[in-house]
Amino acid sequence: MAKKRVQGPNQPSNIHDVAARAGVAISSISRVLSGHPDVSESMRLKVEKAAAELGYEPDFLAQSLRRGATKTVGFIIRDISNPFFGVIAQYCEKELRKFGYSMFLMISDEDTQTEAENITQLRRRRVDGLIASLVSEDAPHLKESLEKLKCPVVLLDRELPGFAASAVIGNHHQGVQDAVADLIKRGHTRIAFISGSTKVYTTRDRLKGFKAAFKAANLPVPNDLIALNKFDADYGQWETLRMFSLASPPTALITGSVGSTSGALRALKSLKLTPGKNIALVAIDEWPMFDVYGGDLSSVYRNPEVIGREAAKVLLETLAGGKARKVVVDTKYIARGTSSGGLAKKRG
Amino acid sequence: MAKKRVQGPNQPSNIHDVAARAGVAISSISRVLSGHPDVSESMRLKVEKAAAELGYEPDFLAQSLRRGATKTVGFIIRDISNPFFGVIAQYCEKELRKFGYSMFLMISDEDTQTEAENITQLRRRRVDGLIASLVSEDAPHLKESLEKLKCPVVLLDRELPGFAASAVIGNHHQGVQDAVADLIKRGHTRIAFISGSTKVYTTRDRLKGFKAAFKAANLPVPNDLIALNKFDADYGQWETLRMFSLASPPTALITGSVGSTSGALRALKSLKLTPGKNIALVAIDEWPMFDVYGGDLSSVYRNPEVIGREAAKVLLETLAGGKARKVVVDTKYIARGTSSGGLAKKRG
DNA sequence: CCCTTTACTGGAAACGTTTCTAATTTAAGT
DNA sequence: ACTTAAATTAGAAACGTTTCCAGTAAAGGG
Repeated sequence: MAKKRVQGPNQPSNIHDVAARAGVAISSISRVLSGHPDVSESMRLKVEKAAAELGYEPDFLAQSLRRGATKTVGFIIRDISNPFFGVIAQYCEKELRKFGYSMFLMISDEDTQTEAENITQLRRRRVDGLIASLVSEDAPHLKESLEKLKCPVVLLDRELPGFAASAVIGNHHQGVQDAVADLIKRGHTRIAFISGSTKVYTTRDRLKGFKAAFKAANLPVPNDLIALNKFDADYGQWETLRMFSLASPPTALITGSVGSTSGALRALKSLKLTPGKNIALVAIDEWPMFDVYGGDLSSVYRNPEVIGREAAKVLLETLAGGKARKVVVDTKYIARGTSSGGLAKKRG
Repeated sequence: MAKKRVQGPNQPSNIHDVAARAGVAISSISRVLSGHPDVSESMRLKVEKAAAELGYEPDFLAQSLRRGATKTVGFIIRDISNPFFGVIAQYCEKELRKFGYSMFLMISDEDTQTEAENITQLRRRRVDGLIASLVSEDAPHLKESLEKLKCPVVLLDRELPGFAASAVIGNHHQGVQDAVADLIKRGHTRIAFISGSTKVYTTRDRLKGFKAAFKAANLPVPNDLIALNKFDADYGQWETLRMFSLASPPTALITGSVGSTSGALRALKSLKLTPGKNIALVAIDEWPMFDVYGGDLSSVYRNPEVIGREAAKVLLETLAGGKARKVVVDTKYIARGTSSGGLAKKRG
C-alpha cells in the first residue's frame, strides 16, 4: 500500500497538492507557473486559483536540482569589515536582486586556504556564477579550481592569464601617477608607497603609475620606500614606522587601501606627525563619510558602487549567454589638504 | 531503450558512477560517505577508493532536497557598508563555518519591504536557521512570516513578544546610563540623544538608561532633545543641525549608531563646533580603527566579534535540538576627550 | 546440523520539481 | 463527414541523493 503524503494543517503544500486541488496533472501546474506558452486560458485560471488558495510556493531546491540552475551567485570577498568592500557587495547584491538572483557571500579573510574552501563550497552548492576578489593571483591550484566551477566568473581587479574570466578592473595607474606627479611638482622626491602584494593586479598597476611619474619627471624611483606586501593596517603601520627610522625618511606617503591608510595614520599619530603639515599623505580608496573621517585627506578615488554594479552586470550578461569581457573603472586623484606638508622648508 | 548518462571527459561524476566503479549499490556509497555505522571495512575501502579516483563530490542540492536540511543559515543584515555590522557578520560566519554551515547573507537596506522579500527568499531556499537584525519590530506581518519559516531564529537586539526566538541583545541601558550620568556630573543638563526608532529594542533600552540617569540626578529629562527615528547619517546630521538652531541648544550629544555619529560629526563640523571643546559627544558603538578615526571620541562600547560569535553559537545550539534562549552582551561607557567641552564656562 | 540472531548489502521508494513524449482534444480544410 | 494539423494536456522519466525494507551471508547456540 502506497504511503500517501498527508497534507498537515499548515504544512507547506507541494505541486501534487495543487494538481489534486485543480484536478489537473502536475506537469500542467509547472507549465502555468513557469510561464510556458502552451497553456490554455482556462487551465491558467484553474491552476492559479488552486495555487493561490493553497499558498503554494515552488521548492527552490527541487527546481534548482531539476533545472540545473540555482539562481545564485557566489561572491567571495576578502574582508567584509572593510566598508569599501561592503559597499561593493551591497551594490552588487542590489543589482543581482533585480534580476532574480541571490548572492551567496563568502569571506576569505585574506587567506588563500579559506579562499580555496570557499570556492569548493560554492561549486558544491552549484552557484550559477561567481564574483570574486581574490587574495592572490598565484594561490595554489587557483586556476584549476575556478575552471572546475564551470560557470562564469568575474574577477575584481585580478588577472589570471589563460583563464577566460570577465573582470572589473580599476585604472589604478592613472590615479596614482597623477598623485605622484602632483607630489613631485610640489617638490617631493622621497615618496613612499605602501600597499599589498604585487601578486595582485591592483598593486602592479599602481606601481606602474608610481614609476611612470618618476620617470616623467626624470627622477630616480625611491625603491627603498616601496613596501608591497599586505593590504592590512598592521602592515601599513609597521612599514610607516620603519620608513621613518631610515636615515632619509619619506616626505610624502601613498597608502594603497583603507587598511594601509589606517595603519599609516596610526603610525603617524604615534610619531607626532600631522598629515598636511609635516608629512604629505595620499590615500588610495575612500570610504563612507570620508569627508568626516578622512580629515582633509587627498585620495585616489574609485567608486565602489560602480564596481559592485558593473560586476553584477557583466556576470548577468555572461549568464545570459554573452561573452566574457573586461570593464575598466577609472580612478581619480583628488588633491586635498594632505597633499601639502612634509617638505624641508616647512619643517620644524 | 534507456538513455544512459554518458560520463563525459571531465564531467563531474555522480553517485552512480562511483557505484559502478566500485561494483556495489548506490546505497552503499551513500552509507560509506555519510558515515553510517553499518558498513564493513572492505566496503569502506572499495568505496573510498572509487570515490577518490573519480574525484566524486556529492551534490549539495540533491542532498539537501532529500535530507530536508541545507546546512545553510540565513543572515539578514540592515546595512553591510557599516563596518560594525560587517564585523558581526564576519565573526558569525567564521563560527558557523567551523560547524559546516554556510551563511546566506541578505541585505535589507533599512527597508521593511526588502526585509520581507529577504525572509521569503530564505524560506524558499530552505535555510536551516536565521539570524537577523530587523529593521523594525512592527513591520507588517513580520511575526507571521518568521513563523512560516519554521526554523530556529536568532534576533539581534530585537524582541518580538509571543514569538519564540533566541536573541542576542545588548545591555544598552547600562552604557548609556553611565555615559549620561558622567555628563551630568560634569555639569551638563542639555544633553541630546539622537538614535533610531523606538520600534526597535535597542533604542527603547537606551532611552531607559538615558532617562534613568536624569532621574537619578533628580533632573528633568530634556524631551526636546530626544530625536529617535532613524539610524542613518542623514538623520543624525539633520537633527543635530535642528537642535543647534533651538533657543536653548544642547551642550552634549549622544549618538546611537555609527551612522548617527557620522551625521552628527558632519553637522558639528559645518557648525564649526569641535567635540571635546565647545560640545561634548559620546558615540554609541565603535568601529574598526576607532582610535584613528574616532579622534578622541568617548563611546558606549559593545564588542561586535562577541555579538557575531554568540549569535552563531546560540543558533547552532538550537539546531542541535536545544531550546531558544537569550544572550545578553554588555555595553561599556568609555570616557575619552570628547566627554569634556560644551559647557558655558568654557564657551567662546 | 538446524535455527536464530547479527551484520551487512542491494533494490526501490522517496524528496519536489521540470521536461520529454505521447495522447487527446479542438480547429481547419476539403 | 473525414482527414490533417495545431493546440493542449497527461504521464512518466529524469535530476542526484538518502533511507526504508527486505534479503543474503555469516556467526552463534543448542
